[in-house]
Amino acid sequence: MLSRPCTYAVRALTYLAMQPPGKLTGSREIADHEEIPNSFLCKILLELRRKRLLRSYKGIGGGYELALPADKINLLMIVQSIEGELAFTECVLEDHQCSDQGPCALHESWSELKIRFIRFLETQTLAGLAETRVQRERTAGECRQRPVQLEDQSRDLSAKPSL
Amino acid sequence: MLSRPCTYAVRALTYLAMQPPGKLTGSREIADHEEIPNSFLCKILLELRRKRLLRSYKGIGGGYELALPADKINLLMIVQSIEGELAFTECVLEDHQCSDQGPCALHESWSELKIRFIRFLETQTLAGLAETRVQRERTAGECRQRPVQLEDQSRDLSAKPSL
DNA sequence: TGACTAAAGGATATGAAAGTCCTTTAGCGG
DNA sequence: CCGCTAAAGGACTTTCATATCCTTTAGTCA
Repeated sequence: MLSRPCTYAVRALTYLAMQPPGKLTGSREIADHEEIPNSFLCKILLELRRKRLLRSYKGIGGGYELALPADKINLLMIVQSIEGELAFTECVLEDHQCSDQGPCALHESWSELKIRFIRFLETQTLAGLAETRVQRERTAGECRQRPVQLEDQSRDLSAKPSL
Repeated sequence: MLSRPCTYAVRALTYLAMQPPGKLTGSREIADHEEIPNSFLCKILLELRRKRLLRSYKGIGGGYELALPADKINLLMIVQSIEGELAFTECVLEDHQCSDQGPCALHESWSELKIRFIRFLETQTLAGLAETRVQRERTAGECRQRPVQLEDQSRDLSAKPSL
């Protein structure tokens, strides 16, 4: 449905949205928790930074943080950051002649569905995703060993560098 | 949205649905009209035959024909013939833990959208697609040179082999 | 300043999807 | 039976998304 880099981006940003405000998080930590290859993740984070969804900081205590409040970032923004603005422009049948003027046989009904999908992506914010995940992991923690993030969160909590 | 083989399958079957009933059409003719690499198309047609959407005939005058009436074949059948029955099972975020029991953060809202998409594919039949295309090409033909298919259709019309 | 850390960036490798090529099989017609 | 045709099938190549590796850049801290 979404490309691999896209889902990585969503997962990474959701993880960032779950961190305490002001905290910086390194790519390594994100990669470990979200099970994303780190070097690949770096390129995705770089792209998200270029699209102004992230800020990054080099050096000791450096890392990434959201450039906007989590409730101001929705999935459509993320997808378009990664896939480009032209995402969702092609039609189902990839008909080369397909446009709103000379559409393929599925054009109208497909367009309606496509718009629904875009609306769906727009309504899903990082804040919402993070909230859902925090709840899920809390209830999961009750019957499992114990959540893993707590350790890492507390370890890095002191690292709060300047801009 | 759909994989390349899938869109080729839909286009090829739609082309077959536009042919006069009982006529056999060779892969070459389909490939030329739909601008699909012929040897690649052959593999797709073979797969569609195995899934009983097509019948094929070898030798002179041979070719392919729909195994069912065009209004009995919908897009979902075609997609699942090519992609397998497991199509549309993964969730948006490809979360490995994602299931109806321990779902990812998007699971519910996504499921609803996915069902809509499947319904959409179910409602679109080859008969409908063919009808739309015939109409489109008729109106397009009025202001262009002339439709190309007529030649090839009349040429092969005599070839009506046995089962 | 020097040692260390983490992001940035380029160059390269891998694997799956897409596409090509060539041979085999089956059916038709003379 | 022979030659033609068209589908079936296997092996191979190409292309692209994904992933890895390694070097460079920029920052912190002592």
